[in-house]
Amino acid sequence: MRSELELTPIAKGDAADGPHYLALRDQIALGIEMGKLAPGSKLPSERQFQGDSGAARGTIREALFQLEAEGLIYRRDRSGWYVSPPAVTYNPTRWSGFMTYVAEQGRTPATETLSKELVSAPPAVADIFRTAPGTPLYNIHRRRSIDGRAVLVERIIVDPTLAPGLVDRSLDGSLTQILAGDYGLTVVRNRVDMRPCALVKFAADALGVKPGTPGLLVVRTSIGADGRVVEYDQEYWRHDAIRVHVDLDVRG
Amino acid sequence: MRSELELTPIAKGDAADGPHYLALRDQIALGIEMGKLAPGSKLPSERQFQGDSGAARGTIREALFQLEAEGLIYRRDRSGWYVSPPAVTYNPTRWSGFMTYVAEQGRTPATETLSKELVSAPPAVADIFRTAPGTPLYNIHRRRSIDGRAVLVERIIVDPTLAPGLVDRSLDGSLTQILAGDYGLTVVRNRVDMRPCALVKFAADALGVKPGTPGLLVVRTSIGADGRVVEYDQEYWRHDAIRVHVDLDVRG
DNA sequence: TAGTGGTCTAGACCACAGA
DNA sequence: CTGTGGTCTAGACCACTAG
Repeated sequence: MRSELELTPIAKGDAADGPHYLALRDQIALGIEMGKLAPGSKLPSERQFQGDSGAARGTIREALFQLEAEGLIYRRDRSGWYVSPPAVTYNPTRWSGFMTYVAEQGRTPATETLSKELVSAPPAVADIFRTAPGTPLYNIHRRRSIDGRAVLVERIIVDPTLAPGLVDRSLDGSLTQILAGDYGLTVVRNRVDMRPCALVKFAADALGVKPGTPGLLVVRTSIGADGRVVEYDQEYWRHDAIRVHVDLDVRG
Repeated sequence: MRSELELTPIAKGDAADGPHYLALRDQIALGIEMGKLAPGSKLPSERQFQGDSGAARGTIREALFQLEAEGLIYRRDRSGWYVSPPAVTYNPTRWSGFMTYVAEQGRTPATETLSKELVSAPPAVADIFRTAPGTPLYNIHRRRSIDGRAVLVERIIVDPTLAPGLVDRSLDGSLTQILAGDYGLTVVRNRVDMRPCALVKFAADALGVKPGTPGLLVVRTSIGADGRVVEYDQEYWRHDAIRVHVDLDVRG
């Protein structure tokens, strides 16, 4: 399969351009920006690049890692490198769920429940729910995709006394709507923590990426009118899939 | 210099532990968590690790990159690898500046002005300020540190008609306070955008890191009472230095 | 089964930090 | 100056994907 991407073989004395891997990066990035490579399309193989550029495979990979860190490309394990689709914008100030805001941005969201069970609260979690360690809590694992590409895996914890029988329902849609509509749980306060991270094993496996791939951890704590925690949610995002936007009035 | 970190030489048939570089990662991470390596302290050199573990230098480096991506360690160019200090928490809902919130967290902030000048607004920037391209605007570059370690470089744009003579002052402190105190510019709305990124050349150079090092881009747009943009600020953070916390009342 | 990326080795030379 | 990380080569074998 010939790629439409043209690579200039590496010159000899090219110190002016900086390291080879950055020159390579620039060529590939240019190809993406010029639209020669559409989002979602596959890049030539590493060995293909090797032949075209004359660089060693390690150097090629360094260029690809660079582009991956920038969010321009991603990989599917042992399948190949692909051009990243645009990121979606997540706005924690708006109380609309994933299914809604992804659709609003013209993309197709999907949710898949990986597991749901009743577990005993470990001390750290019990603390968040202001209950005793060992208290039974719902623990839900879900994977969410945009346009068929898995972008996040999440672990949700809900207090069963607030939403009895929750795990007997289908959770492949909007949990927000279920909690609000079926249980009358309205959220008055939303706490969100975000930090760049490396995807830990369980998240990496669920997303089909290499452990250590850069990611973004978003932790949401939703608090109801009575001050109780309605939902505690840890979301591990692919770093190239999300953009966070906060818009707020300044008080004090 | 002997390190206090003990490494187990890599066994032969150790497929059970996964790849060598992850086993190595685990050993080093353990050393950090156990407190054998304090924040800010230097790790053994790559060649030192090589001798201790028996792995090739490339494998060693892979383990180190992994830890870097996780935010546990960072490097100083051609100097060595160091244990990362804890991250500070940034709360965009509170209108307090860097100098304030860093100090509140028991750390020592510092600001350094790299450049300040009057420039012509490029189209994209003019659009944000709702003015014509070519309009003169203040362009300020600053570098900010925590406990002596550079953690972010920022580019701030301010409309000189709102803050005449701004660049004639010392900007090594809180710009927030200057704009509010000396110019009476109060902010009623704050827009914040965040996304993981790779540090581009100018930011990488200013922070003394390799281009492509993972980072977090925070873009803040502060809007005054009259609806005009008071300050437009792009902050490039080291990814291991920041944590974002948003706490808000849900409306609508 | 053929091709892909994932891991690993064992070298080499360079630019730069720091004493 | 010495030691550090930064870059690069030219191989090798493996685990897995996908046709």
